[in-house]
Amino acid sequence: MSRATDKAYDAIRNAVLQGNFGVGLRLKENDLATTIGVSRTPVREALRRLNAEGLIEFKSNHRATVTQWTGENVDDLFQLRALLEGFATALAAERISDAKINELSALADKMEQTSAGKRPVNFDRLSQLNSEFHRIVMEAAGSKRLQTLMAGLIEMTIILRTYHRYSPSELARSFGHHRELIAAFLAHDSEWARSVMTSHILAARASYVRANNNRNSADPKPPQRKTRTR
Amino acid sequence: MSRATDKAYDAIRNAVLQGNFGVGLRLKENDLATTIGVSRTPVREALRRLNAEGLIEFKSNHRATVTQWTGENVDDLFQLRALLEGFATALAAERISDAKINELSALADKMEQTSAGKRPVNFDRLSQLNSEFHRIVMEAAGSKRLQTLMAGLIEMTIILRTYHRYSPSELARSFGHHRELIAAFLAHDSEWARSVMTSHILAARASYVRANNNRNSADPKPPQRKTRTR
DNA sequence: AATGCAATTAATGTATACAAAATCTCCGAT
DNA sequence: ATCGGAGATTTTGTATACATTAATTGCATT
Repeated sequence: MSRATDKAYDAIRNAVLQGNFGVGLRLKENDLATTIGVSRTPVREALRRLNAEGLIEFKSNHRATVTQWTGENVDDLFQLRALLEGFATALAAERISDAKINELSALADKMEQTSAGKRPVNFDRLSQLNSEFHRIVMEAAGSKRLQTLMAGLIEMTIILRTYHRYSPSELARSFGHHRELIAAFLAHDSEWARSVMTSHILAARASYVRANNNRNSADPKPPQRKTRTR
Repeated sequence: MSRATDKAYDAIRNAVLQGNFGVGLRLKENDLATTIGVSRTPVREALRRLNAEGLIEFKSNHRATVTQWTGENVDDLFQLRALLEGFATALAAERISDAKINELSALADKMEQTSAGKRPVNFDRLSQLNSEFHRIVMEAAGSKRLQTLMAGLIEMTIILRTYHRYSPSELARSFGHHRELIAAFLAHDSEWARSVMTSHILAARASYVRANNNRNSADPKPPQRKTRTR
């Protein structure tokens, strides 16, 4: 796409993913424009794009804010991601090339090396490599539409920093999933691949719930799966 | 949202859904702007929004065109829709209110009355009622994110005019699905509901495939209208 | 002090002017 | 006649000015 719009998009997106804006904080077009060094027009386009991806929301007063991931929504969204990414992975298993499988394998190597015996573990790097892993899988599915649908859902887990909360055993399990997925790809077994990916995401969801409960242990609010009363 | 942008969005979206632009045709911002009666700015925003929903695509040369639904893609997308809408329907079964179930029931009545013994069947009206039915179900799922993800996929089937190709027996089956879905909602049985919805979409896919094969064998070129908005 | 309301300020929405890029045209070389 | 390419033209990208709407301030009233 165009230069200024991309610049604005990248800048805002990175800032959001790194948590540089407090949730609920108002993102003013003028401030963003001057900070990034472009005019308001490309900033506006970038905000709309990010809104479409779900990273940014517009309140009724037309103000843009970083999306707030509330407990109940997060649960729905993890399920949704498991479903969609499972489907995409099944497609990928049929279509992926050997070269791409090798790339995945190399990424799995790097991730294991990154965490092997290191203390503290470099979670930022791990999270980055993990994103790359998932990106390649999505790409292999060969559906542009599916990719755009997934984009926002994957980014959600980055914002929530789920990877940063993995215990050593959870990390090991995650690495195991990567290896098993590569095996399923090598066999071009779509149901196997789908199943592994679904496990991978649902395990991440469980980790998120656990880590979140611990953090909120002082808070008397239990995780609720609620139905609505309207 | 804002007045001019909404006006542009509605105008372009309706024109696309009614097939007033030939597929692959270039949508020029200036023409659209003068036709609709606003400036280019809101037209641009509308185009980006429609692009995010999948109705419009930008080619590498930055030109906007109506999305072309090619055979293989359509197949993926029907599967995707079956998956997503099935999931949404399962959520809806847990959360839907009695009032909404009554609305669905009323819609099912209207659809059956619309087609009962009439010749020719008013497919436009049917398709519209059917869209409303699905919209209510999606709303009942209570996930705004899920709704926006689905929007484009549902609109795809409108563009493809799948409903217009239903045979009498296929129509009857479709009505049966609606009734069964309402029963599943009354029982708040999410798996039943999901299953019915999945059947409903996959049946639509099969109809599309069948109708498409027939059409291609008889008439190699689909009828294309070229009109303009307003 | 708290409240309501008008005036002010600030933010977003829209139009328009200009810049950059893509497309088209037309002419000359082969 | 075909091809290539230098301008001309059209179209999109960006900046900016102006319009509209939301938020804030500060004063008057109670």
